[in-house]
Amino acid sequence: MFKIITVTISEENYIKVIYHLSLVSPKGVNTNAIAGMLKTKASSVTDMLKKLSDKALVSYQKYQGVTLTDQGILCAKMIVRNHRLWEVFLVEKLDFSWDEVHEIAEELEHIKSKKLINKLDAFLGFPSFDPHGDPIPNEKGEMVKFDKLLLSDALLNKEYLCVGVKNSSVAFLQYLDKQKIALGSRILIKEKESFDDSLCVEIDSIVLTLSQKIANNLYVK
Amino acid sequence: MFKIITVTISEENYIKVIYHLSLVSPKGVNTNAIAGMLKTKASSVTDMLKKLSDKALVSYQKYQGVTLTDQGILCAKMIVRNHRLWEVFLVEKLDFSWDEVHEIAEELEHIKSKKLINKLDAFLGFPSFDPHGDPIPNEKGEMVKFDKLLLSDALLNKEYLCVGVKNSSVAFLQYLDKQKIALGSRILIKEKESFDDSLCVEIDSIVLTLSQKIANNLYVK
DNA sequence: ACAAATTTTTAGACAAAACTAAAAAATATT
DNA sequence: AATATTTTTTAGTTTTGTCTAAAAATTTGT
Repeated sequence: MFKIITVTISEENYIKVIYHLSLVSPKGVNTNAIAGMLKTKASSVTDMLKKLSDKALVSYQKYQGVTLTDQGILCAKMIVRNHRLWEVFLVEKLDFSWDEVHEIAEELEHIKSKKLINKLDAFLGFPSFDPHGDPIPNEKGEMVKFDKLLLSDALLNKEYLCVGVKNSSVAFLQYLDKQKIALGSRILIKEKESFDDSLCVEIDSIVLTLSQKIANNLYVK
Repeated sequence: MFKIITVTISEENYIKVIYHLSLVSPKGVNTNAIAGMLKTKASSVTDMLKKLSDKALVSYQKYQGVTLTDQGILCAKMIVRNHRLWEVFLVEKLDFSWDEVHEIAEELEHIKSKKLINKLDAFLGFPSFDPHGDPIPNEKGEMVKFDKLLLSDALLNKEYLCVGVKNSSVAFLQYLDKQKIALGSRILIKEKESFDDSLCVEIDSIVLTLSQKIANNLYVK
């Protein structure tokens, strides 16, 4: 006997945040961490966790943090899939820049039609990555997991490929555009300055200096 | 001094329904009529009309029916614009059939980004009509208004062009597909049966009989 | 014109999702 | 181990949009 569970937009936003936080703290996500991400209060989070627990989307014991159930993980992956496919659409078809799409995709990700998202996927040619280099789950929730590392952890004098961003804030993405750094750029660390952890790098044959903060938010491989 | 008014999805749905009903009863729309369209109760409608009146989107006096203000009309037209542009996208780009798109467009029409909708418009080549033959307002709310009439009001032995549907229910649209009647089909009434008001018509050189109900829901010109 | 029927509004209640303030549990400090 | 701090939960409100039931206004019928 199956129960058809309906998930509200608000519930989806919680599920999505718990999913992303779980990747960092798989043992259980803190109430406060969720509240911080959703710009809400811890007490609101507690209320919602009870509701999501009733719907079997999370497993939750008071004071013990929360994890997603298998059903919750699938739900989260479908939201992420929607979000990233819409981002590809906005950039590739509607000619948005990569720093503009996140906000709009936050709304589009909640449109409820499996058929729509699968047709969109086909229309886009079944892309594997979104404009920020993040992998797109397929209809079953499967996604490629590839070995990327932060530029700040990369080795000297070895050529890497820029493959993604950790932080996708408008300011950071616009900075990258200004410096002509894009996904696919070749990048080589010529020098590490131990005083401030800044890097002297060569990107597509242009030499420039990147701060530690930049290096901490850029993925390479 | 401008006040930035934010409109919720629920408010948008009321505005849209009032807009459509206004085309039939421009003197003022009844509370019950709105309730019927939104599948809600008259008391809920009264509550909402007060709210919309406070926001200056409708002009409302109790017991007197409601009309949209200029601001309300513009708001309604933007929702209609969104709805119809998304319908074109779904049919032309994602290969949906015309009977499937209404429901999905009901959700997509509430995505709030002027830039998105204008870029979508450009991507689609600034279409003037949606897949059901309804005109699409431009960015300023202007739309072509062309002289169509119901097939039931058309004359004998005169060739018309099928240009739109009044009722866009799934059942009706699928019936039209089955009979190979599409927008742009040539249609000529060969005989009117006065007993049941059914019509003997020739459509793209195929002869068939259409009931009064069909003739009352098909626009020609 | 007046009674009957219909429509619309008011009043009071409820569910969802948020909030504040205070209590309880867990963690950290000395 | 006892205390202090932080985190989490509970309890009680608020807002939005809905509902039911009853009252008020309008329209209809004779």
